[in-house]
Amino acid sequence: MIDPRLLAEDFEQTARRLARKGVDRQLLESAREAAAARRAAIVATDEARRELNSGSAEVGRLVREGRADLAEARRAELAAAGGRLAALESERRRAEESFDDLIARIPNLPDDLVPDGSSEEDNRVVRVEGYDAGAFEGRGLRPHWEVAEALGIMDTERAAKLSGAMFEVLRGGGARLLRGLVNFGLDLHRDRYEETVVPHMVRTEVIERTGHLTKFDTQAYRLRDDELWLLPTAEVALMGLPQGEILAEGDLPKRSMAYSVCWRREAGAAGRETRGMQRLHEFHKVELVSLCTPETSQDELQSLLADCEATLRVLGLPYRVVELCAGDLTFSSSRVYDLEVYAPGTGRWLEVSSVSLITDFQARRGGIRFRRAGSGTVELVHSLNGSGLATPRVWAAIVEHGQQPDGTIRLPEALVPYVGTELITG
RNA sequence: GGAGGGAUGCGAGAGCGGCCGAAUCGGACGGUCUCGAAAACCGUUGUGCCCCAUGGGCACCGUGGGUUCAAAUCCCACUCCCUCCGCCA
Repeated sequence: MIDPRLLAEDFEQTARRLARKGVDRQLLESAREAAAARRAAIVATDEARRELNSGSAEVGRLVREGRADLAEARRAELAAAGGRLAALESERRRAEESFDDLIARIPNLPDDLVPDGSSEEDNRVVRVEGYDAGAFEGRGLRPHWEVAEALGIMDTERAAKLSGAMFEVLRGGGARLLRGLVNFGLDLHRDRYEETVVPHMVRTEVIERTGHLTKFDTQAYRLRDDELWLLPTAEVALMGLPQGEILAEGDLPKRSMAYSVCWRREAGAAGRETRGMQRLHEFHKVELVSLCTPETSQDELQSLLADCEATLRVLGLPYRVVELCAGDLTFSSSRVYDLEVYAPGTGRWLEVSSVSLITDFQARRGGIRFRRAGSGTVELVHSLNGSGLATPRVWAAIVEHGQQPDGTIRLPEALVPYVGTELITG
C-alpha cells in the first residue's frame, strides 16, 4: 500500500507518477475523497469519545464522593451520548472500509529511473551476457522436453496421470539434476544470505500482507479444511517473518534466503508456453530477500541483481538483463530487473528471476519497520526479492544447452560435484 | 484428539470495573561523580491515528465481539503458548 499522505499532500505528482503505470486518475480522486471522509469521521468519533470519557470520569468522582443522586443523573445523560457515539462509530467503520478498499487498489509508485512504456514490448534490454547467436544455429538443438523424454528423465504423461497438466515427474538423472541445482543455489548464496527453512503453508493474513493475495490475485492454492495457503514463493514466508516488528538499523540490510516448493494455480495461463518445464503448478526455488534502509535500497537492488546473475554466470548459461518499463511492473514493485536465460532448443529467453525493489509498499502493509540508530525514530524498511535459483526453467536451460548428439546431457562444471556426474545418460 | 494453565510495555512481572498507558525490578540511553571505569545517585525510555498543532485529543494490555456512564480488569468466541495424557514422522 502506498503512503496515504501522498494523496492529501502531493496529489498531482503522485497522479503523474502513477499514470506511468496506467493508473486511472479517477481511482486516485476517489481514494482522496475517501481519505477525507475517513478523517472527518475520525475527528467526529474522537470528539464524541472525549466527551464520554470525561463524563465517565466525572461519574466516578461523584460516586467516590458519595453523591449518588448527581452521579445517577449524569449517568443517564451519558447513556444517550453513548448511543450517539455508536452511530458515529458505525459511520467511521464504513468510511474506513471504503478507504481501505480504494487504497488497496493503488499500485506502488514506479521509480523515476524506470523507462516509460505500457507493456512487455517497451522493456529495455540492459545487457546480454555470454550469448552468441551464431553458436546455436544449424546444430539441430531440440527443446528440453524432447531431449528429456527421450532420455527418460522426465515423464509428462504419467505426471498428468497423477496430477493433471502442468506437473512434471522427474526420474534418475533428471531428479538428481534438480536436487543438485537446489543445493548448488543454496551454497552459492550462503555467505550473504541467511539460510532459512520455512513452513510451506501460511495463514491468510500473512499472505495478504505480503501482497500475494488480493481480490485480483488468485494465484495461490488454499487448503480446504484449514485457513492456510500453500506458498506461491518462499518470499511470502520470508517476508511474513518480520511482520509487525521493529528492527534495529544496525541489523540492516537483513538478507535471507529459503529453498521451497512453490505452488501456483496459473489461472488463465493454460496452453501458453506451458510445455515441459516452462510453467508448472509446482516447482522448486531458492528465493533471496533483503530488508534495508530507504537510502540504501537502490544499491541493494544492484547487489541483489548481481547475486541472482551470479547463478547463471557460474552455470555458464547465456542470459540477458531486462529492465521492466513502468507499465509492465507488477503491482507492488517500483523497479524490476528480469533475468532471462537463453534456451537454444526453443530459441526462447526464459524468465528465471525477477529482481524487484518494493520500496516501502510491502513493509507498510506488513508493518515491517526499523529504528534509526541516531534519532531513535521509527521508519518503514524497504524490501527486495529475487530468485536465486528457479529450478524448472534453469533445469530446462541446462538440458537444452548440454544436449549431446547421442542424446545424453553434459552438465556445467559447477554442477558436477552436486549431481555426481558430468554426463546425464538416463 | 482429551484434560488443565496462561497471553500485559525491550525483558521479567504486578494490576479491588473508575484515581491505569499501566506499579516494581531488570535492560538500554543521557547526566552527576571519576584521570578513566565500576558502584551509587538523578533523569529519559511503546506504537499508531487525528486536530484550530512550541499545544491538545483518540485508540491500543493476544484477536474479534458483548455488558456498562466507565473494561487490562466481567461475559462470549477465536488464535497462540505451556503442562499432562493419547497418537505419530
